[in-house]
Amino acid sequence: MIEDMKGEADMVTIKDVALRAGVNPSTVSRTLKDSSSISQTTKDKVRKAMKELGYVPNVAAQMLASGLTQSVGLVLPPLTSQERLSQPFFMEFITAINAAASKKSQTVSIATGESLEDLQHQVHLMHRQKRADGFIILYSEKEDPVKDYLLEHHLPFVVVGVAQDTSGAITYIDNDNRGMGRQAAEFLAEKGHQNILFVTDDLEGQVYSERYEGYSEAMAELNLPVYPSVVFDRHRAETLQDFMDRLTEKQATALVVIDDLSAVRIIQWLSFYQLRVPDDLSIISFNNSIYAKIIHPYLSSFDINIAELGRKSLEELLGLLEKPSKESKKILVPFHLKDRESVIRR
Amino acid sequence: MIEDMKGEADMVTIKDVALRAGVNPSTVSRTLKDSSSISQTTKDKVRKAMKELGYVPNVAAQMLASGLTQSVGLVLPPLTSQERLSQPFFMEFITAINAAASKKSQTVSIATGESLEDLQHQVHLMHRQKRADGFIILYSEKEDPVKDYLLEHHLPFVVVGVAQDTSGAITYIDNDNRGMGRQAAEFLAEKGHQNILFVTDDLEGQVYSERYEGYSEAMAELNLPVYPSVVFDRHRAETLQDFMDRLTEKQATALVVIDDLSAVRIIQWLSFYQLRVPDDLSIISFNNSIYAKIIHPYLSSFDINIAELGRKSLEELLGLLEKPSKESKKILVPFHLKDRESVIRR
DNA sequence: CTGAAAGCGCTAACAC
DNA sequence: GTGTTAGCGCTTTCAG
Repeated sequence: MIEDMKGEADMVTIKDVALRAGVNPSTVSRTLKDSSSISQTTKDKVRKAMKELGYVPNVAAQMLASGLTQSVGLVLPPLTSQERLSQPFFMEFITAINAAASKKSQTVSIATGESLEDLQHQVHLMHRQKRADGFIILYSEKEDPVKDYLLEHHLPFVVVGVAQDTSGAITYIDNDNRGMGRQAAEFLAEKGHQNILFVTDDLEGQVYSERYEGYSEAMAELNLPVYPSVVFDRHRAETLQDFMDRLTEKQATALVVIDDLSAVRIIQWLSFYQLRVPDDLSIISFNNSIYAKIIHPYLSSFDINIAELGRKSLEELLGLLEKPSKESKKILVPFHLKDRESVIRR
Repeated sequence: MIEDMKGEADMVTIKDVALRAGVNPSTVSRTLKDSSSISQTTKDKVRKAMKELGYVPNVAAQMLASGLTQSVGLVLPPLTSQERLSQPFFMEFITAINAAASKKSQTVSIATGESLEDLQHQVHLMHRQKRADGFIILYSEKEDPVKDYLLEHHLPFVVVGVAQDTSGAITYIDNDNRGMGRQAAEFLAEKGHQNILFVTDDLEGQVYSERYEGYSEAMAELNLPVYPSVVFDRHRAETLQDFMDRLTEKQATALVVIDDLSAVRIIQWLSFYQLRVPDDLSIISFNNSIYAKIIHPYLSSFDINIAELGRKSLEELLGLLEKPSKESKKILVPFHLKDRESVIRR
């Protein structure tokens, strides 16, 4: 598999290759970059020598000489709670981006911290120490020192999340949350549901807003009643009772729930009241995470295509690295509904 | 917060600092390493200049000159399933090790792959490209090309997981699985349980073996019946039925379950048979992950102290980096039982 | 199309 | 204690 040739041929340099191929080091360097100004014959010769010697470029030297690190910084959101960290999203994204990066011979360095200030500091260091050429921010907040810092220093970056600030010439990669909201409503309507409630744990989230908007639009178009969102937040006891009240008041037969984890908790909660999903109440949720497959009924949930999200963000960032753009850009990654057991025809 | 002084003082080098402090670049370099052969006064002078200029060392240059990368490679296990990736353990470990590393001004590079061969290749690259001085392997398998590669090339590394190969002068950092198994049994016994079953989803796992051993030992010492493990694997339908049979046959009142996720699934399964936890059956499980707090009853579960696991592995690796050791070493990280609602007195 | 040569920013002997 | 001086391995003008 890995060429190791005879024993410890450690630290083969460009010079060794040059010597063996009978060319100048600079020619080897150019071959490495597949420069168009090197003849095919020479390239072949050089590549052969590289292979024979098991040559691997020393990135430190490349960085120093070129000023490029060939690596991207991945900024995770502030890790407030264990719960946030436990969201499968992040690991999936990390592995996706890692895979994409290694295909482009880039590496990924991860910045984590407990606060936005922490993160800003990390990013500052990564930049100044030359550990990353550009950044991918894995969250989107209105007031974000990290974003400000990057903007101010003209460092290329993309944001994975809802576009907050379309003025700033920022590239956003996001799911089509509005589209999912629409489809959730349409899907349930098609199954004969009419009184459909939208449930979230937090009214502030941008992701929530977009999904709710999509739901409202679709409901209106279908001539079905559009209700305000109902909040289900296990940390606020009053919302739990209120949730039940709204359910009966509206005679809801289906719920659109902001994410799988909330859906699981809601199913639990409903069971205290002898309400069964999907028999008494259908539920559709978002993310198609492991939580969707943990509890019975398995959840019908929107797959948000994390791998594609990762691929696209890297692609966009690399694009920016090549030629910085002054334009704002918003990219939507397609989703698809994974229908399982939590929705039934009414 | 971050010193930026006047505008874009970008790329301040050691020379600029030297100039400003009126010393030689090498003196600056030594101050950076806090070398003992520089007088305190000069250090102060130099540090002042660094601060004023907002100097940040260029790691690429440091690497090239010193041959050290100041960064560690973190090797995740092959990502076979979404489920494996979704284990909160990995994210928690990543953040823990990141925090620990940044305190020691080290960075963490992550290697992921779909197979052990993939990973070996990644590790090879990381090494040859000089992206990591040493490695932390986040899994432990008997036949592991990654381990072999590292061993063969005399690269420092530590393994987080069960010691498989005590011959190889490898450092292992692990939880005290046997201790947890013991305590699980003792805890349940103390609560008046006698017929206690150990449940796992996989008889092959080393972690399982150790925990089961601990359980058996303790049970024997307590003069309680030691039963063979019972398998509950949702992918193998026959185990599910068998599981129920064993439960009634042994008249079990308590279960020790290999991890939180399995426990959640088991609770679900039991509810089909109108069996309630903890009223009909107490359950104690391992990992204290988010899954322990997702379902009612909240699970009594062993906290395996991931942060400490991360800290210790980094510490050990850095130790090896300073002076390679030819001795095998096994480090146990303490645990503690987080008692919640899934166990009651009988 | 290829070679020569000057660094990139820092470290590490070796002097003094 | 501090300065001098070679590089580390690679990129990149500039010649030819």
